[in-house]
Amino acid sequence: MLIGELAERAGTSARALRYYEQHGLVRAQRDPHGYRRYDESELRVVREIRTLLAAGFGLDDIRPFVACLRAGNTSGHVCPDSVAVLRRRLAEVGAYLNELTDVRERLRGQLAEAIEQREEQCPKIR
Amino acid sequence: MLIGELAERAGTSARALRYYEQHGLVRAQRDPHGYRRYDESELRVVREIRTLLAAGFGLDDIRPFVACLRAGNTSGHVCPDSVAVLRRRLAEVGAYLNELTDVRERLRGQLAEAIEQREEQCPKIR
DNA sequence: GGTTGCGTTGACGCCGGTGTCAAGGCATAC
DNA sequence: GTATGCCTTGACACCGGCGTCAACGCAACC
Repeated sequence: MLIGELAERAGTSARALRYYEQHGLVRAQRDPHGYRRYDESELRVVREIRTLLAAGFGLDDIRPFVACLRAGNTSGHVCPDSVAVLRRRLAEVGAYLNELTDVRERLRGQLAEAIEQREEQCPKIR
Repeated sequence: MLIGELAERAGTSARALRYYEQHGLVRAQRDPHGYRRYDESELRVVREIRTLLAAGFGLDDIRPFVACLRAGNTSGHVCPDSVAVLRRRLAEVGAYLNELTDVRERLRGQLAEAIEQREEQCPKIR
């Protein structure tokens, strides 16, 4: 499988795949022309990467998941290192959720206040 | 008031203040030496900027709030333009909260699965 | 006259995952 | 031969809110 095919099948770009390789996440053989050749198993790896990126992990965080997959596990998140990252990210997401919730409440308050004030200026139009 | 004093009183840096000015948010007079001179009212402006930045607004979004303050309002969020931005940001925050919540649930699921699988491998140690 | 301390402008760095362009190689099909 | 289409490496651009450094000016104090 060439890089273009892998990219399309994984729903990403050749550029991204080279970037992942550069950061030690994806592996490729080279054919006589210097083209990257991927076997089927890399498709799972790339999909794992994409899923985790979408969940807000950075490439460094994703490394243990890929290693876990390569070690023969059916999913990348069952190994101790992955679990540690998972826990950390879960805590981060939780904290950020709390922050965002606070922000939302403040925004709601300001919006309500603004509307209230406008009604004071134009009272009883009915 | 010089830039250093304003920065300290507003809890930010001189660099940031110059940046805000460059983007049309903060205004300064110049004294004979070319130093920026701020009057007291700029302190409120800068504090408004900081608060909104902390709530995830970009500098462009903050502009109407500053204009609202300059127009003599006691708070920056009571003007129509500010309210529009407020609504938009509120929607964004809501959407992001939903996304993050989904992410959290998936992470929780994976964590639970990983722990479950580990127990299968080391059953009944007691 | 020198040090210290405030200010000035300009410009590069950062973070992270890409898009995109340049300049090239090799192959297949016409 | 040449047009097309895959691939290669390398490098710059992006976003946004600054940090930070350079090189400088002016003032006050010793």
